[in-house]
Amino acid sequence: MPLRLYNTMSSQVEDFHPLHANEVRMYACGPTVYDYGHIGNFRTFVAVDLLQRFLRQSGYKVRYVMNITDVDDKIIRNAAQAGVSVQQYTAKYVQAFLEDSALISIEPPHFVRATEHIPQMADFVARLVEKKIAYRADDGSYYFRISEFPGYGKLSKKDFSGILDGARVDVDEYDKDSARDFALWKAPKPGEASWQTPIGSGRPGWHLECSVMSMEELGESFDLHAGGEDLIFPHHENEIAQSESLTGKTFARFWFHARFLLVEGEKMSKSLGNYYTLRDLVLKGYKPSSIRYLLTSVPYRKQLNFTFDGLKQAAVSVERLRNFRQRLRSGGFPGGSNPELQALAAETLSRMQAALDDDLNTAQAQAAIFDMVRKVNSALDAHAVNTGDTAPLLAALDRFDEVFAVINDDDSAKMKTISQWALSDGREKEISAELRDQIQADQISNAAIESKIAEMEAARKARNFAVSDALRAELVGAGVIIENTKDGVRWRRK
RNA sequence: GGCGCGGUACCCAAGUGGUAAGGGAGAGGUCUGCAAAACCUUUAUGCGUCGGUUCGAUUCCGACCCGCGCCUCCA
Repeated sequence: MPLRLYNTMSSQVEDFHPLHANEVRMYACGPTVYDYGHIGNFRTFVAVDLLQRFLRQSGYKVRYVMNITDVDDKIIRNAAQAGVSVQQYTAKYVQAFLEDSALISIEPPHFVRATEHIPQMADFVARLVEKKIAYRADDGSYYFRISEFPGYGKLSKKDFSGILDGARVDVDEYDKDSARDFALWKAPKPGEASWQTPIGSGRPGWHLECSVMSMEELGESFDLHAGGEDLIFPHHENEIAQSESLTGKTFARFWFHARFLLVEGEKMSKSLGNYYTLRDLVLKGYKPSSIRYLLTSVPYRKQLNFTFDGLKQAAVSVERLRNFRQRLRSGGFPGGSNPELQALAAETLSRMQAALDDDLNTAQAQAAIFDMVRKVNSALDAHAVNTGDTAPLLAALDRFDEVFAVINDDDSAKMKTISQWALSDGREKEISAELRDQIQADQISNAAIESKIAEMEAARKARNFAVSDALRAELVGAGVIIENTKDGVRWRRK
């Protein structure tokens, strides 16, 4: 079964085959760097990351490009207000975006920046003008004449035929031939940042950036273009119009859009007070792995209701997977192998693959791994697991984590980084007790833990439970979780 | 108004024309000195409402109710 993906262009789930045999070329619209990214932004970026990981797991080489929009109206305005250059203003947020992406285990795509492709953008406009598809307005701005692109509206399923015929409202105000024509290039207003180019001075329009950079990196036709659902119109519609009217070729073959999330049942907005950045959540003490798990647990085309309760549930689910892996790794199993478990591992792999092949049904992939976890835990309790079984079972777990990326525990190190950032950024008041508690587990060394446990075990052997309980309480207080099993003590950091 | 998505147990959520995955939470139990972890049992005669098609619908069709998204700020 090949991968099947929903394509916004056809409004259908289609078989996905890349243009080039084993290579997928994909592009995602990245952040506009004027602020810290919020969890809604990251739902989209995590969804695309998951797609990219699954494509690679399926054997494709992936060329994944993401733009960083480091010039736009808001950036220019904010930079001017702050009295710094556009570059100075955006540097902080570019860095924050890279850190946040790493925080939530997004594998870095190849990043391209708008401000590093200005000459190519000007050239793109010049070629559109040559073809009479774009025109220069009196103020030096350039617009795209949508009446020149018959397919306009094909992605967003909008019909512009009525509007194109003589609807000239607002034309004077915008200096455009038609109200629907969109800006390719904006002439500078006094005091605004601008670039000198052969088509005049000014700055690129947002839509232009993505067309130019994606085609430069991936070719005139490439496999997949991704973004949040809000970008369907006008952003992606305009990209298609510009690109296809210039090249005469299909721009992107698949259009992948992630649905918006809700926060506590409502649209996230600053005015509702339910607007959260990744850093806000970590400061409250939530683990990055919990956030990633929650974001991936609902398939990308469904509305996801992001709640604190859900975040807590996600943390428990991740913990269960981590405990399971530790249990399998702890060894001490009898030789040989159990055919049922061998079959279970194989079945789990194929169930996960089938689920993700089906338009990235992450919920079903998770169900498959949890079925395996429960059955194997049962077998472990019954001493029915043999040495030869652990490798295939652990391989299935690894396969899951190649895509979901939540089992490997680097939470406390990441949380420590956020806590240090808060200190250096004057936000130490926002560091919650929960966060302090979480990062405390990193304070004590492995050797110290092992020695305490040895003491504890000696006391337990002597049936001196008062002493052993006190030692355990001490370790728990230091953020170390202790489990006494028949086969000895297992421990891990909180 | 135009276009589109969704309403499944206490919470999150998958799914199918033939009788409801998975996770969390709750209850009971097993194991254990205790705790933790793990396992077992249990929690929707019912999948927004009302009709229709069908031997049979949560799944198809229609109407209605509710929630949400886009319609040039927005992931």
